[in-house]
Amino acid sequence: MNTPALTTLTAVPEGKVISFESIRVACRNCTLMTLCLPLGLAPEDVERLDSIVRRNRPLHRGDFLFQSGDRFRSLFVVKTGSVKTFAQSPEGGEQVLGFHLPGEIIGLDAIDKDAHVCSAKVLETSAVCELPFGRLEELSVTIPSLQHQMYRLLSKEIAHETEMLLLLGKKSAEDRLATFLLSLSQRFRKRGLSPTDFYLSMSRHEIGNYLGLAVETVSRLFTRFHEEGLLKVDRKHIQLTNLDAIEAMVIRAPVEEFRRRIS
Amino acid sequence: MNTPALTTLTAVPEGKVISFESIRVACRNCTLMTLCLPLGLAPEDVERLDSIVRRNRPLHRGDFLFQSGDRFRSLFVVKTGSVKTFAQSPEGGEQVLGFHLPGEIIGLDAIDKDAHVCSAKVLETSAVCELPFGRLEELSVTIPSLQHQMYRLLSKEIAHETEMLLLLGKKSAEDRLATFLLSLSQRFRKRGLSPTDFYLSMSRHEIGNYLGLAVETVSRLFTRFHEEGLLKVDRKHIQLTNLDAIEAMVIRAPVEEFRRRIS
DNA sequence: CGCATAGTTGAGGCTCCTCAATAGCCGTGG
DNA sequence: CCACGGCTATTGAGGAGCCTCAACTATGCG
Repeated sequence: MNTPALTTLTAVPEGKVISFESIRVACRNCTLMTLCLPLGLAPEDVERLDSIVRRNRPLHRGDFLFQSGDRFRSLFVVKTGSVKTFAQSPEGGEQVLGFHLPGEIIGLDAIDKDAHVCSAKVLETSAVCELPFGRLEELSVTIPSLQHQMYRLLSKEIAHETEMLLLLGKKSAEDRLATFLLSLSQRFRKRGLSPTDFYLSMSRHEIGNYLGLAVETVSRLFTRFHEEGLLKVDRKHIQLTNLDAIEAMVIRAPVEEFRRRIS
Repeated sequence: MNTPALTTLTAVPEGKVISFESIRVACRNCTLMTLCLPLGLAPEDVERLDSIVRRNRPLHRGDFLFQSGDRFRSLFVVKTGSVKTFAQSPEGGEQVLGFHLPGEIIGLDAIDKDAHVCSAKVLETSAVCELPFGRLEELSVTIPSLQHQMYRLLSKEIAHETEMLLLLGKKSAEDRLATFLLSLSQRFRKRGLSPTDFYLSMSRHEIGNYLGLAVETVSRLFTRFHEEGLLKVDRKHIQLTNLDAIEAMVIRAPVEEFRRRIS
């Protein structure tokens, strides 16, 4: 079941000899990074949690983690790369629900019905950990702090969705794209990656779908942001040259909204 | 702490003599209805859960269950009446996050930060149960099935928010109001109330705020739905005279959307 | 009865979508 | 090597939907 942990070693020079122990440690550390940051457990419990994690081999663009309707077995944690989740209609169209970056957990919405209610597709070559949920539940019975962290994790997801709800319900196209870029920036920063210089693994089409905007609108906004000096954009490569201004847009937006809606 | 359970007896004729036992049982049953439906526990565990529930005296329009920033202590379950949750800006404006009907739980988004991230205000005279979360967590350590139900509850909330996300991101004003009305209808039905004949406890302003629409748009839509024979509306009193047509609108909407967004 | 608030209705404008055409990128194959 | 088709992204013109502003009506409360 547990595939050996080569998934974390893409940066290792070819031909270099590596001990089995060093692989195990590297993988452990990677798992620690991605799981324990959100879960915040004590070291000895991390050990026990680690023992139930499955490390699958790397996935490639277009691979599915799961599809809507699949029986729910595991949560997934992105280690490297990115994954999109989406709901799909019988006709083959889709609605993007989220983009998931390293350290983020996928599948929390499937616990209730014991079946996945959306699909998860890999956007670029990615490493993903699998957490069998049954095992996780068993473990959380014996580790109260794990249980507490699970509650927090689920609660955080709810609070996050609430923010998205505000975004889509109230904000202009401009604010939506700014919020999206700022969110990416902050999530990259949290993972030690550059918050101002990154590649978008998703298409303009997917961004528009996610934000409730037409592709053309997204494209025009990128152009306008570029002209206004907020960022440099070359196809999928983004450089945020004026992060403050983008933050200001996002912060300011709700204030204006609220001013109009005084009851 | 535990206020006597007169909250559930509003229908009892004045002057009628009631034994203490009958009050206790009535209240227990009410709690059972509201809590165990979503939680789905075994009877003996329900007993234990019931023992930690606080039954507060009835609340009135404008009362707060909690305000944004308050320390998180308890979840709340609406027994009768209705409650709205909203985020507010320093300027005093607000953004409605949800309307909560009998049987529904409030406060799940506060677990993560151990503080409330939104405020909850009572819309009409309401009875609300309080579940001290610390006690609930302790209990869920000793009752694995309660833990499982808690996970399900939180997961269900995430899935629900996801649906709202689709609603606000993609649907027309017409579809939003139809979805809103259908949601109310289904939730009333689930609680044994009429799914086609009910009073709105919230203002047009609050509905518009919730759905991301201007008050005027909401008003115009009610008029149009009335003209089209979908419903009868007299101020806050709503009668859905063609529930099928409303369902058809909601179902059909995503299909058209998806057709346009084929990748 | 008068004021404040909630709700309705109309006119006009802005934002964003739709449709359509063009330009860039990439793999395939001549 | 370039040609070609397919796909993604960009840009422009026009239009639909919803918001804004404003006036008016209805309701409730002192």
